[in-house]
Amino acid sequence: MNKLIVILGPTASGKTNLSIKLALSIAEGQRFKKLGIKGVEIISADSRQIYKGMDIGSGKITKKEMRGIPHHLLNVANPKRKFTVAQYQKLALKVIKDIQKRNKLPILVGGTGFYIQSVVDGIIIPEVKPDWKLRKKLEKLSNEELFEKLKKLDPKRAELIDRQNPRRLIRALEIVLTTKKPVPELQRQTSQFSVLQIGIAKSPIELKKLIRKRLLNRLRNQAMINEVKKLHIAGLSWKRLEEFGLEYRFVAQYLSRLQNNRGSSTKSGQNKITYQQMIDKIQIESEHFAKHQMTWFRRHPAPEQVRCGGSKKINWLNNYKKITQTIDNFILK
RNA sequence: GGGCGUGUGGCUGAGCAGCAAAGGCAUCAGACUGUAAAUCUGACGGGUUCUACCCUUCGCAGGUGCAAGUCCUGCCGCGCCCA
Repeated sequence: MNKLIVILGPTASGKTNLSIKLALSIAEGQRFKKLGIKGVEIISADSRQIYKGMDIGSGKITKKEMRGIPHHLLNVANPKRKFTVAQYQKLALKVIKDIQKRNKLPILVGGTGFYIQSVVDGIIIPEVKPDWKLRKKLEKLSNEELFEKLKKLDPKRAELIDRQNPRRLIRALEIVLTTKKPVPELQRQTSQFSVLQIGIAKSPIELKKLIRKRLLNRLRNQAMINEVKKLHIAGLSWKRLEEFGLEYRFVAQYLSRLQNNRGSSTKSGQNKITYQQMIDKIQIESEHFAKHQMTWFRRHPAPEQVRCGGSKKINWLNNYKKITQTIDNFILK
């Protein structure tokens, strides 16, 4: 059996809840047992839940909420270090295959489109590890300089690249400079799995409300604040915390302000905000994030993937019954 | 009542007499080959024959100028100070 179910959707759409509900119902379903499915395991596809210590802000499921369903790829990375898609892809593929080998059904749950794509589409990521020294050097160059450099070394890649995005330019150069070869054309490994993708459909208005509710909940009893404080004390700089975005970014901005105010001289250059500004920022940025996620999902899988694979398109559904029916059809087929 | 100041697009905020009017925010759309909650882009007064043209805008009403958001007068709203 090489079936894989994917549950995806924008932030606050209720992926975690749904996944547990589904997992329990599948695990207990007699019909599935007859097919030899011995259970369900969940793999997270979330670029923040992957890190240890980032729980509340990332909306990580608790042990209790798991209801005995095994979960993978939570807390496997140290937030001090940068974790990347390529690492995720390797881990995820391994775990999924392992689950399948044990005759269990893997459910991939998350909102990080790129991570999901890396396993569903099986994109082949160039085997060039980030070279932070090189990157630091390249970061000093302007976009134009980076682009000219790339154009000279790999005109083909230069043609398609976003010439205003330093991160893309630097990575392309990194590949070219370390392999001495042009950036390989994007390839996908053809279907390793039989995939069913389910997207949780929510209107923007619903989503806004859900985000609001969730945010207030996270802030209750200082929970969110304490988590970020703890991370900072554990050695994560404010700058590093800002990189994580949303809750982590704005709570860090808020906290660093408090810290600076205590000292007589205020350090300049840091973003500093009040508690209310923090709340507003997290809210609005989360809404942006949800939209951003939807833009990604809208074009994944790419049309040519749908054409040849057929099964990879995302089924956008909004009620539980339809979802279970779709899953039944997929599994029993 | 007197003095000073202020009124700009959904908000904020620039604006030299030649601007459909900087920037920021919000909004909308999009990119995405090892940071993806990251990083980056475009549109954003209205209309069309849309690399160009037309129309309507800068509290309101007049005035001066070839030309006014930009100068002058009056009115209205807001702010601070004196009373």
